[in-house]
Amino acid sequence: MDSPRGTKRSGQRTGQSDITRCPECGSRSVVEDVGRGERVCRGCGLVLSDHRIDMGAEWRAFSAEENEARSRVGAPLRYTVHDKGLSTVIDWRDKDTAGRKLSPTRRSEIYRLRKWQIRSRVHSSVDRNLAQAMAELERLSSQLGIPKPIRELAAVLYRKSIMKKLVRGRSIEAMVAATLYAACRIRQKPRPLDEVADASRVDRKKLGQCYRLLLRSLDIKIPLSDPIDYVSRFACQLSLSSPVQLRTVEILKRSRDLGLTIGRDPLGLAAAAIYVASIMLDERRTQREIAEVARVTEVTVRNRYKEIVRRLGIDSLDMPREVGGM
DNA sequence: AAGACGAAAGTGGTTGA
DNA sequence: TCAACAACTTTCGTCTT
Repeated sequence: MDSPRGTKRSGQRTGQSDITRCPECGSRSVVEDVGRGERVCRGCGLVLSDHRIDMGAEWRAFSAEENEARSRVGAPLRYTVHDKGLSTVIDWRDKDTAGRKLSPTRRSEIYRLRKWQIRSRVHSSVDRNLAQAMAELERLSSQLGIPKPIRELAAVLYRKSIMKKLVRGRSIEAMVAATLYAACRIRQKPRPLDEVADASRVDRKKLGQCYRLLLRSLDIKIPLSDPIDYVSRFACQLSLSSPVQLRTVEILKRSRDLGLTIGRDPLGLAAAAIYVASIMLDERRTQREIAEVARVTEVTVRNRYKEIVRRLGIDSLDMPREVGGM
């Protein structure tokens, strides 16, 4: 406060740190004086701000290893670990940090501590639930090949639903599957409900119920699932080339513009569009094959693709004849 | 024989009274 | 809670390649 430096200190102790031009003399020579914790204009000597906090470490390191060794922080917070990876663990060895044996009194003390620590950590009902749920989440998402960020999101959702007491009376597995399904949809990487249901030991119906509950109670806004989001996965499973994918997306966009997509199962739409594109680009797959990966029936593929062909006016080439009637 | 087609009946979910 | 409804599924016989 009583600092003598920067005689021209004036009212502008601006909080914004992104000023590079000096408001006094207009020169661009504002510099950061880390040693003093000040920002000073080299041109006129005005102190723009002082008593700045140095956010860096207080130690110095001269090599990468040293940097590693001195760092006191660990891995980032992980929501998929039930205690976020933060809880302290009391070692099971009866030695102190120097490796000496503990005195008998100390030993029994540690024993007691350990016991209570374990009880409080894993055995409170919420934590026990979480521990189990996170294990299930890990199992399920690795089986489905769900990437980390989405798992973390699912874990966050699960925590929220525990807070809201949604899990009570429902199976942990069902709730976990529902959060995972929701997380995938939020991140625009939807998986078919059936696929998630198959991978977990929850039937489709239960899963759907939990999912809807989740939406209502946590009031999450989930973008309507877009058939386009499925295209790359399906195309990949059918080993179709990228031109086919592009054409499929194009078809879906045009269908959407024509209002063909409202109220229709996105899976069926994606399947039908892929079918059409695969024929157009001469990489034909059977309705059966496509229906299988999209988890709809051939009939649905057929109905959708008929509509698409009719409405988009794709009656060209080797498309089977189509009748004008309705 | 496999794939495509379409009719008819059945199913699960949504909506509105 | 129930009926009506739209979309989808199942099933099956026929046609096409």
